[in-house]
Formats: sequence, structure tokens, C-alpha cells
Amino acid sequence: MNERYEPQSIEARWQRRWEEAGTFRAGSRPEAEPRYVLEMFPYPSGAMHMGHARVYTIGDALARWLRMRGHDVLHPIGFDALGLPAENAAIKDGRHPAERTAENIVSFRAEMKRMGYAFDWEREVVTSDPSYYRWNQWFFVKMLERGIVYRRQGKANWCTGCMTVIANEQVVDENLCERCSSPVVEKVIPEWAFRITAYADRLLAGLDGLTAWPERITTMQRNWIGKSVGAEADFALVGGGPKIKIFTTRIDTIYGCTYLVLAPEHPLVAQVTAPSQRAEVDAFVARMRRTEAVERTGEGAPKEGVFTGAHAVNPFTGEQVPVWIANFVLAEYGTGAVMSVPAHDQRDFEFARKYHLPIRTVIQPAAGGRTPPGDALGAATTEDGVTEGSGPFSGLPSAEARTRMSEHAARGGFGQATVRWHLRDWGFSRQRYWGTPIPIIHCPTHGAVPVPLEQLPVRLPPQALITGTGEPPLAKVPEFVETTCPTCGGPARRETETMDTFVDSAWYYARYLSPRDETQPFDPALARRWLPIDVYVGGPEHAVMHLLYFRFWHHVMHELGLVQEAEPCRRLVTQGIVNGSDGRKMSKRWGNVVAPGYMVDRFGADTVRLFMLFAAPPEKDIDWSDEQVDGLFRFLSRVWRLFVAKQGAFDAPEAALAQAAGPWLELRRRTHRTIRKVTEGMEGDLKFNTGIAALMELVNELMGLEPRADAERAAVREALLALATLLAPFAPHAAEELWHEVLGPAARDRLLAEEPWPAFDAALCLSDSVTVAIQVNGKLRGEVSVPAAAGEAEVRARAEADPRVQGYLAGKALKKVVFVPGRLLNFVVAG
RNA sequence: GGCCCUCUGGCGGAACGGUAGACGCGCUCGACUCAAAAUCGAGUGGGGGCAACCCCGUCCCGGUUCGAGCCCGGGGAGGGCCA
Repeated sequence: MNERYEPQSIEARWQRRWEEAGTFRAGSRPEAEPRYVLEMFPYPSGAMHMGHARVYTIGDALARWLRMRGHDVLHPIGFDALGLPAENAAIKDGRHPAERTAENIVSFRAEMKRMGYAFDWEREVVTSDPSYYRWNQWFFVKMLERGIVYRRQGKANWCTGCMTVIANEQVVDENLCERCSSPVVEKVIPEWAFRITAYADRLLAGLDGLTAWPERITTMQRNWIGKSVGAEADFALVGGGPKIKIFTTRIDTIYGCTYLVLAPEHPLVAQVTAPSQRAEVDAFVARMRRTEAVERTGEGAPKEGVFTGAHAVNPFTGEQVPVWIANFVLAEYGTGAVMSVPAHDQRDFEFARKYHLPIRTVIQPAAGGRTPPGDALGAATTEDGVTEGSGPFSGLPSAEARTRMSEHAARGGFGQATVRWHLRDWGFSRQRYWGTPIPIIHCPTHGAVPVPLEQLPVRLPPQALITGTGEPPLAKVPEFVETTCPTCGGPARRETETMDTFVDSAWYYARYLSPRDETQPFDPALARRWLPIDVYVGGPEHAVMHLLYFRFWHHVMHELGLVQEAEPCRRLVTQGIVNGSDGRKMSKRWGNVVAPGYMVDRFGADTVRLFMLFAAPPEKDIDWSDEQVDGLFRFLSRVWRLFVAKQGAFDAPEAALAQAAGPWLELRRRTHRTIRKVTEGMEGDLKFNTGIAALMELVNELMGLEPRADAERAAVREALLALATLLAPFAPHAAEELWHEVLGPAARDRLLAEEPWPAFDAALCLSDSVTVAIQVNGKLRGEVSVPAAAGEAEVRARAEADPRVQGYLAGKALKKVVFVPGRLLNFVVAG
């Protein structure tokens, strides 16, 4: 064999062999238990970056391992090819997004192949291909039929940079666009939306079953869905007119309500304002219009408000309370109106103090001290307790008071128990070009008519001009817009908006099942075999957007009878970021970007893969480290040299194994313990790093051994084969090469990637003798080497014979002895 | 402000409640070499001692326990999400 480790000369060869053999094609083991391993597919920007290298390496190690465990593994890949970056680039340099995207995919695909990922490339899905997005349109029509898609006049987030509507979730701090950081303003616009809120309950309940998802992700989803159970109550205006509907989660405190607050944008503000207050109110409202929500409601923001001059009647008490408007109430939350109970809500409290409004205590702690009357309070008491001063409801625990008061309101017709959600419907229309055309035809007579399913796909017209001026580019393509109504055949216009690209990624995993299917989005029979996804690997930044839409879509597909289970994915693995070597985010700005392709050129894919797995457990952020990478290349070189040096053991007779003794038996034990360690690292929590460390230890031990007799050579051969096999999921090319070197022509037609994962012999994992720690009062005072099965008496006798231990025991009264077999013996003495 | 997470050598990280620091990086010393690189070997938490050994040590304070990096309570610092 070659004296030196030269990855460049071996990696491409094995990649070709795997491809020719169809090793990673899913469905090739119909008898085996299926496993679906998926990584979030990439947006094909110019080049692969380290983040990609990390996700795909993690998923790949798992997929390869599962295949070696005998599973039929589905491990597909595709490209999330639609979306704004390609379009924005087109505006800059005039190149068509389709052209640029196709080019990017070619280079991206080549880079991924060079990493040696075990993908089933025959299932590749590209979302910008009409054969994919036609099924987005198909789902749209199906969902329209079921009322899950609807058209609304929405107040939308309009990005002034991207010139389009973007989702709530895409608006980041201080009202900036997630993509381009331009200011986002509110604009009233007709738009298409998914009624995801109709699934809020199911999406929330489904989280309980996702026990193999990171808890922080399910918690974030829970918060985002934001169920709050409360009650509505109607306050009549003094002097007549419409009632003010408030929402509160603390109806039990309504007897402590001393004023109402409306959002400045509340529709009733103009109507209720008294003439004497009008000037002041108008000025306040105008000022709030110009202030961002975050600024208004932020913790540090001062509470500000204006009295409207109106009064409203508390439906429980008949009491009249003043109606204010204030900055901290937003129109879009609840009903845009709140009852203020300053004694039991901190914001109300601060507001009441500032404007000298009364404060009335109506909740007492269930146990312990008493809350002073309102005037003496230093802060609101917001915990549940027992009601007081609450008429017929006094003396009830808060929870019971809420139930009884809600029922009372319902009977009286002035309110009821209500559930509110933070989750909003998913507005998905975009005034952009590079997305799925929404398959709707607007007919003057029949309104919005869906394109008949047999006419799908509605294709993106290639001739559209992309200018970024805000008009949907499709609107300027007459051949596209002008059509006929499917219902009456009269002249009609096509919808010119396109879909949010989160639609594409909401169900792509299902398309992988039958990617060339021209009759349906995917084959439900295959879904029964492969879904739900067993392991999904991706970044935690997708916690509330992609991962929620993805679950929503699966629930819908479940309703449509396409999939058997409501949840798309059993286990989620969220991987950490790869930062630059300076600990900062990799960015041109810091000059700390390292491209995976460049590293593959220098060290080979196996070294890059090992780095990704060895640096830390998957979920942790890691810093790129040139030194660490050098070290891993050295490790592979060392493994290589080890095999070169031990070539003499390659032909050792396996039958001689049983004769291994002394250090050679110890080697066999090390081998089997290593198999156990690496296997355990793959099961349960993914701990590739400790598994690789165990392989390093095995290598270190082997380096010092010179086998001569058959039994010795057999023990070394066993270790070398285990080493190569255990390395296969992590550094597959080197592993494949070394494994073949050991086996020679016998394995010419086999591939390590398809070989079974080794089993360990539990009996061989045990040692003859163990080192037992000897403690006195919990402090280490010695250690003894005893047979593994030694009992307490034997260990104790040995320990008491140790002069050092004797010194600590001398003259002390022995109170107790704690013995942990094989681990330690602790003398507990007095004094 | 609320919820959640993290905190271990010079660095990345290991440690079923049971010998803290596996493994790697870095560093030091040695071997090989005319020399260097590569490689191989030894050492490497801090302090003390010629040594055998001793003391201290997992962000801080307290608790539970024969025994706490790990469990419980309080605090600090950093980070994430939501406001």
C-alpha cells in the first residue's frame, strides 16, 4: 500500500464506487426497517459554507451508521431554489434568476459530492422546477377548497427595501427586514393567507408528543403559538353608543378595575372622545402612529396616555370608570382594549400612579400576609390568590373566580370565557417574481377562481422584467396576465403574486418519496413506509418559522389523507454555528471566512468531516481552528501509518484469536470496548466527539505493539478491521481504503459502506483486574488493584494493608464502610 | 422585565452522584537529523516538598449526601427567545 496518506488520490475513487454501486439509493432493502434521515436543504447561494458542512456531516454520519446497522436508509437532498436573494441579485446585474440558480446548483452539488455525503442523488428535488412547484399550487387549490387558504385585507409588513410584504417572523428587531435590514412599514393590502390559527390547538397539543425534540425548540413554539385563556367583557359607554369589548386573562380582578385603556388605533377612539379632549387625543394618536410598537411597549418606555373624556360601565359592578388611551396598548393584541386593574397589574399600576387614578386591592394571597389597600401599595401584586371586595364572588380562589365570573358574564350576555392566541394566520402572498405563482384567475363575474388542477402548473413566465420597483413583475407580462375564466370562459386576469418560499420548504421532505411523480405530490403508499422523518437535522434559527409551517403543512396533509400521522418528524437535532477562529461569526467583514471547498483541497473531505464531528457535540457552537484541523489530518495520517506498519497482520488467521493472551488479550478488550463506546455515542444523544476520541485511544495503543505469533497478529488484525469499520461513518473514504487494504482481493466487490456495524463481545469488555479507589471520609487516599469480581471483604483487606490508608485510619473510630464494586471503597471514620 | 440555556486547565472538550480534566490542540523536554520539518517518546490544573507525599482546585455562597462538576436553594457573569 501507499506509504503516505494522500486523500486526494482516494476520495474521488470511492465516491465513484459508491455512486456506481448505488450504495446510497433508498429502497434497496425492502425487508429492512426503514429510516429517514434528513437535513434541512440548502438555499443554493454561490458556495457551500462551513455551516452546511456541519449539518450535512452530522446527518451523513448518522445515515451511514444506520445503513451499517442494516436499515434501509432514505437520505435525500435537494435545493431550496426560489426566493429573494436570486431576485435581488437579478435586479443588480440583470441576470435571470433561473440562470443564476441553475449555475449555483451545479457548483453547490459538486461541492457536496466532494464531501462524500451519502445522499440518494436520484431523488434530488429543486423547488424552482415547475415539476415541484406545481404541487405547491395543487396544495393551494386543495386548501382553498377546504377554507384553509383565504383572501383577506391585511395590514401587512411591507419591507421598503425588498419592496414586498414579508411575514411577521421575518421582521426583526426595531422593525427591520430580516433579509435586507431595511425599515418595515405597515401597509393595507389584499393578500392570501393560510388559516394556520385554525390548527393552533393541534399544533400546541402535538408538541407534547415531540419528546425527541430539543425542549428549547418546543418551548419556543409553545410561546409563539401563545395560547392564553381568559375572558371577554363588554363595557357599555355612559351616554349610549357601542360597547367596548375588553379581553383579560384576569377576569377575577374585574372588581378592581378603575379605568379602561384603548389602543390609540382603536376604532372607537374618535367616537368616544369628548369635544373638550379632542385636541389632546388627536395629537396623541398622531404621535403614536409615528412610533414603532417596540418602542411604545418596551420595558424601558414610559407609560403615557390621555383621558378621552368618556366613561364606561363595569358590567359586574355598574360602576363608571374613565376611558383612556395609552401607548402600551396595541390594537392588534386582544381586542385593542384592556380593563386596568392597577393593584394587580404592574403596567396598570405605573400608569395609575402617574395619572393619579385610583388603585383598589381585590386579591389577597392564598396564604401568608395581607396585601395592603391600593393607596399603600408599592407595586402591583400579580399572583393568583383569593378574591375580596368582589361582591358575590368574594372569597374565591382566583381560578374558581375566573370560571364563575366568565359564566356569569355569559349568562348576562356581556361576555364569556375566551381563548386568545399569539399565533397569527400565515400571510403568504409576495409581490415578487422568483416564487410559485398563485394559481388564481380573477374574473369580473366569478371573482377569484382557482386554476383547474389539470391545468397546473402555472409557470413563471421567463420573460418577466425584474426591476424591484414594487409592482409584481408578473403584472407586467401581458401573455401571463391575460387569460380566460375557467368558469365562464370570459376574459380574466391571472393573480400576479407569488408564494412565500416557506411554502416550498413546508413539505419538500414528502416530495423526496416520489420526486418524479406526475400524478400526485407524492405517493401515500411510500409515505406509509418512510414517514414520519426519523431524524431531522438543522439550525435552531428555524424554530418558529420553518419548523412551525412544516408541522402545520403535515397536519393538513394528514387531514387530506396523504400521511398517516399528524406530526412530520420524530426527532429533531439542532446543530450549533461554526464561527471563525476568532470566535466571531464568519463574515467577510471580519475576514475570518474559511470555505469548506478550500479545506477539502488541502486536507481532503475526511479531515473536514472529522473536524465537524470532533470539535464538540452537535448542538454546540464551535470555532473554526486551523490547528485542530491540522491535528485531525495528523490523526488520519497516523492511522494510515499504523496500517502500513501492521501490514504483516493482514493475513493473520482469525482462528488464532482465541489464543491471544497478556497484552494481546488486553488489546482485544480495548478493541471491544472501543466498539461499545463508539456505538453508544451513535445511539441516544449524538456524541461523535467521544467516539472519535475512543478511536484515537485504540490507535495509540496499537502504535506500541509489535505482533509476531499468529494469535498476536490476529488480535491486531481484529483491531485494525474494527478501527476501519468504526471510522466509516465519520471518515468514510479513508476507512473504505484501509478496510480494503486489510481484506485484499477477498473484498474486491464489497463496500465497507454496506458492511454490517461490528458487534462487541460484552464478556471481552470486562477486565480481569480493576483499580479500586480507596477513600477515607470521601477523600482519595489510595488505590488497589484487585480481580474484577472482588467483593468488599477482599478489597477492604487489601486497603487496610496499605500503609498510607492505615495512617488515615489509625486511632479513628470506624463508623461505616461504603463499597461500590469495581469502583471504590470509602471508610467513614469519626473525628 | 418574563421564560430558557451555559459557566470545568492556556484552548476545544471528557467525566452512571463514585479516582475531575479522557481525547485533541497548544506548550516543554528528549530521540532521529549536519540542521530543520515530519515522525516517534516523555511531561503538562495551581501551590509546596530532595522525595514519599501534602494542600488547594469544576463562576460565588449555602444545603442534601459516606461522597457533589453533577441534585436542591440563593447570587453573579455570558448567551438565546419573547416582550
